[in-house]
Amino acid sequence: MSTGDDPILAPLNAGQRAAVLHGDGPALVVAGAGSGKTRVLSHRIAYLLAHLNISPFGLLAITFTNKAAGEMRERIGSLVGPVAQRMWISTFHSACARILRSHADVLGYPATFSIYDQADSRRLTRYVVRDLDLDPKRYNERAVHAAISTMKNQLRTPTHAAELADSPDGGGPFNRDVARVYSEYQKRMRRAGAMDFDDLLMLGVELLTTHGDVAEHYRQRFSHILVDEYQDTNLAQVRLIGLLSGPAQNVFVVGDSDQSIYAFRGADISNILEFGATFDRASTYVLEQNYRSSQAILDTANSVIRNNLGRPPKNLWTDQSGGAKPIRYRGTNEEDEARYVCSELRRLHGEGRIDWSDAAIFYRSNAQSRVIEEELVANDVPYQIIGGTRFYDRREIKDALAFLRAAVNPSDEVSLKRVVNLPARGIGDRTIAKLDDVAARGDTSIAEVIDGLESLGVRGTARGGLLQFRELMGRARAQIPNGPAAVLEVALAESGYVQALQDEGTVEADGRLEHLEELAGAAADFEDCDEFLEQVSLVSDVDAMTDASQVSLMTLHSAKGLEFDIVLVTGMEDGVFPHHRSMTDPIELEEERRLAYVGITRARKQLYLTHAWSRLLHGQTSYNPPSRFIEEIPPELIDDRSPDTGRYGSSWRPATSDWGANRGAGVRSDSGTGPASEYSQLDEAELAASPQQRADPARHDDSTSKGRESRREEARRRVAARLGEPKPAPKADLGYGVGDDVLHARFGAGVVQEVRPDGDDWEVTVHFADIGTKTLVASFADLRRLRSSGPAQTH
DNA sequence: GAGCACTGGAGCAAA
DNA sequence: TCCAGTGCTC
Repeated sequence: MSTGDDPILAPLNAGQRAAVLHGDGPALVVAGAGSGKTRVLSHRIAYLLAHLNISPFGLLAITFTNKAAGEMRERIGSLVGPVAQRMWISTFHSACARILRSHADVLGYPATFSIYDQADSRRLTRYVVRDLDLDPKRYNERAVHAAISTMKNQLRTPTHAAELADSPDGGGPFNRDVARVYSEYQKRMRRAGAMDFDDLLMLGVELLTTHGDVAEHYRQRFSHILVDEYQDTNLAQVRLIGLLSGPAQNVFVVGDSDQSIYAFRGADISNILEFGATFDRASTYVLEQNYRSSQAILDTANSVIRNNLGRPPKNLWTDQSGGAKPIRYRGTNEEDEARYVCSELRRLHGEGRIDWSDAAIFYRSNAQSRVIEEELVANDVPYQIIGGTRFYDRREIKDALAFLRAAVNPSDEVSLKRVVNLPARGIGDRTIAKLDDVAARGDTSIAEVIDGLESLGVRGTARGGLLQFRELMGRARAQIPNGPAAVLEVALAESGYVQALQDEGTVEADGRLEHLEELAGAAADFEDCDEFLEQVSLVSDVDAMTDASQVSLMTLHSAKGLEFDIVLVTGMEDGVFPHHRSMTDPIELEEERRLAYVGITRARKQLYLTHAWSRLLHGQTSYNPPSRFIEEIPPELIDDRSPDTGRYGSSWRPATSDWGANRGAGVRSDSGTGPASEYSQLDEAELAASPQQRADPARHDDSTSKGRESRREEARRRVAARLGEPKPAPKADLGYGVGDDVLHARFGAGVVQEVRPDGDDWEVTVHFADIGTKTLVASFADLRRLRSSGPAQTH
């Protein structure tokens, strides 16, 4: 076939083209990071439409986020024109929601079923635990709901779960109780006409398994199924693909086992590794040329990921040789790290080398974003946060949506309970409990109990409140034909919710009112309430991302599938990343490593890996060694810009090699701290300073001007005001305290973790670079303080 | 009995 | 930070 000027085939390399031209039957495209897998997917679709004349209605394309779906639709549109608008391109969850809306009745759900997010699901879990008289401490909703979620992802029904829990090796009473909660939870979900995220998949499978006619309908319809990010599918999703694909098995999947990072929500990496076993006669195409990153970045990525065992060999290469080495920086603490990140961004921007939108800052968990945010605010760097507390997680937004859901689906227990006393109208816990009780006995919903209120022994304020609420919801419901904006308007205005916020008159309340207006604006774009609710329930974090000129902040998980010129991965410390909960399990640790690989491979031109000597997280200061993932990168691949490089190594080990060789002698003179022998000298001036001053990291920075200094100080102050001033480390009478670097004659350098009084003496716990943590008696140990935690002093 | 203010505990990633 | 639980007041 001549491909010379075909816009669909011409831009592809040989490997990509082979995949796009794949014939019938299942195909797996193993696509390394940056190898153009989205391109293959969209060109494959364009090829099916334009060259093979497949109907756009015959295609089902699954992407990982709605944003990715929109982008793919656009790309296909540019290749084949407006037919792209009519294709099913969506996430698994959206596709299932759509199918289930049409057939919910056969499963005993209303077509207007509510979709519960995690918070709603946990709330219901809590109700169930309480109602089953289980100890809410032992059976905390978080853990119990996570267990239920896992079972659902493995397509385990409540009956199945109960049988398993009863079997001899079923895990004892705890699992039996969890199985009970699961069963009751599922009953309540059905009674509430609600599905959680896992239900969308599990009930989708159930629908297609138990109703052959429905399955046949979709099999007839979809001649081709295409799936992106296949390495992150779970059992339910693979089953869905199997059920939706007819005997032809035209299943075309794309993925990279090295980027599988969602095991915690049921994703199973073996789905991609054993694709051939699930779908016979599968063809495999391998894409190894990376078009995104420089050689320096790829080398870094490869040096990390090769530490994972049992991965299929892969040889990612690029013809963009060279490139800037990844930069490593170790901050004094998390604020110093944030300052560095911010100052680098300002420098690059100031030199005209980047637009703000070219850069992204990644972190392992959302809690890490705040410090960085403060610093960006203080320095007028525009940014957007992806994820974290999403717009739709805000209280007032959840309240408003609960009003809407309760109007659309009166059975919805969680939503109704949320708004029944909003704003306060005298309906307290006792009244709710009474309604609950009546509902449970009659196996009906609370809404129906309220409908029959007159026959109940509820009187006084509660009775009045319930009558008022019933009337309110009646009026709201009457607006459903007029669309979600109308329902929200009536519910929020006539309930007095808006009035209550206005009366409050605080800045915070004003903010909430603004959010509600924003929500009303979004709702006005929809005519159908269900459609609107589904939309807002299934938006992903990255869906909200804009391409405005802003630096993007997000978790490493959210970063999957994105790319930036400049990527800064922060918090590269053992215990933070890899997360401490993952460090003891080799399987989980490998997943963390894949997450590191994902982060690194997002960068096109310049990668930064930063970490901090000490970190205040969750109200606790910890001293984490540099991430093992950093240590896995050969030193010669990295440009270490840590202020005290060469002191005793990049980590807690004494420097054994001249790994700063690429920067030559500049390493030391840059830091401006003099030769190594001085490091062990006690700094009298510093000892004399107050703990407060000593704890002040701003002083440690030796490269800043006065102006920036004061801005930093300002930012630091505000952070401190919000967190409560960090407690200065107790100095005992030892000349060193928690957080200080100390030297032991035999054990070498270490960091003091804890100091406890021990009679007349002190017991000191020290983490040593070479031998790990030891607890010593101070008078025998003869520890000598090296310096305070942090780079050298400037005065 | 309902509603408020305060305290204490826990905290990973997300459709 | 957020959340739930608790004690106090009306």
